[in-house]
Amino acid sequence: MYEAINRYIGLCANFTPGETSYFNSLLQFRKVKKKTLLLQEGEVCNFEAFVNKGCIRNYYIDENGAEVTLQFAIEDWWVSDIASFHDRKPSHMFIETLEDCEILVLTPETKEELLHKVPKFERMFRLMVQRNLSRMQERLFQTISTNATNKYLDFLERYPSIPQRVAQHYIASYLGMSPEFLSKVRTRLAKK
Amino acid sequence: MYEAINRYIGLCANFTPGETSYFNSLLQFRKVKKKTLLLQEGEVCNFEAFVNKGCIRNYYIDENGAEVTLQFAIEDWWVSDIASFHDRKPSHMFIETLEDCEILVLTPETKEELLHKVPKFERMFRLMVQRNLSRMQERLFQTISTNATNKYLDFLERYPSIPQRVAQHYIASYLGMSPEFLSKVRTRLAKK
DNA sequence: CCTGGCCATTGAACCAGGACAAGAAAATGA
DNA sequence: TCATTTTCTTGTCCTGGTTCAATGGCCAGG
Repeated sequence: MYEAINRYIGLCANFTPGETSYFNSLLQFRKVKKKTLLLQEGEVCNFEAFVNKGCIRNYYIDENGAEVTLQFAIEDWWVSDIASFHDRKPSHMFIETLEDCEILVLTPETKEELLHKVPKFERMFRLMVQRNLSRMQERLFQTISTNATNKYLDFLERYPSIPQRVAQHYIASYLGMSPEFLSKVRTRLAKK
Repeated sequence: MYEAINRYIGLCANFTPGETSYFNSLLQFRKVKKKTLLLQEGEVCNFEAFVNKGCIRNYYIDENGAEVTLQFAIEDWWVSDIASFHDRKPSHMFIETLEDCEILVLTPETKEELLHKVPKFERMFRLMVQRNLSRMQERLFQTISTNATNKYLDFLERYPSIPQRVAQHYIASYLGMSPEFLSKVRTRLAKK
């Protein structure tokens, strides 16, 4: 149950067995069915979840009702709305399971306790957020500078397992194009 | 020289006067002239800079030579390529002063020393990166979901001082549109 | 006080991708 | 199993934004 997450934290810093098992003791294990909303716009996000199994996405909905997917979180990813989680303020995001999932959850309280007792975890979370940020920077750059076909090709390369797991229109909403157009891109690519 | 940055760190955590002045002693003060490249693609970023005075931008250049501005850093902002800085790997970014600047600089060594001696700073850097990340998430959402006019209006609201300080085509490259089109957007808005 | 080099503006032609609609295919579930 | 819903495809038309080119304003440096 904790192998994956312990492997993950091991890559960020060296923790003693005691620290690791203390960390594990703070995590809540949850099974969640497909198509469950873990967070809705307006709610305060009260979790940071590590995905043990399954696939989760977070997305925004714009004023026309169109969804923009921010992230697909699969095995070994964290998912949360950190801004809402950290500042205890209402979120603008939705977080939804796309498959039956198993997750390990920290709450604001358990995270605070963890950081207080084992400050070394500050570093882990900093590294985690840093990686996220620089990924986000690349993504913004790509969103602005690249056309639909290349965005899709790049997505395939970067996340080869996702297209087999999630519906195509979610990918379109991640790439910032209409589902119809993604379909056209795909047929064009297939013809070559 | 240190008022601004000490105010900044004070908002993140409580530091003793000793910790604060130790922190200050690690910072390098630098004056940099307008239009200086602090970082070029291919170089390893060896600084995290706090802007005491002036305006700095970081940007990417895409395969067609078009610039995409990621951020304008003015007073009280940090600027760096964290991915390159942290992993000591070549950057894809450019960082350039747009005005004569005064900055306070941490190097990988001084930052490491700081974190080692005063681990409380881990938290400060985590919060800094977190804020950056959630800002980036909003921005990606807006980039995908909003039209040019609203992007510009939103920019004016969020960064009212920037348009008076930097050339318009930099703003266009931040907003992900051509300078010509930003100009057209502006005249349209002015007519109302 | 010129002058050369940005910079912003404007217009015309063009195009990548969106919106809409209608079917086909696939997944879901009773 | 069949029926219903969801997803994907395909075609047509449309538009927001790009590209290219020309013009004029504005400094900054000699």
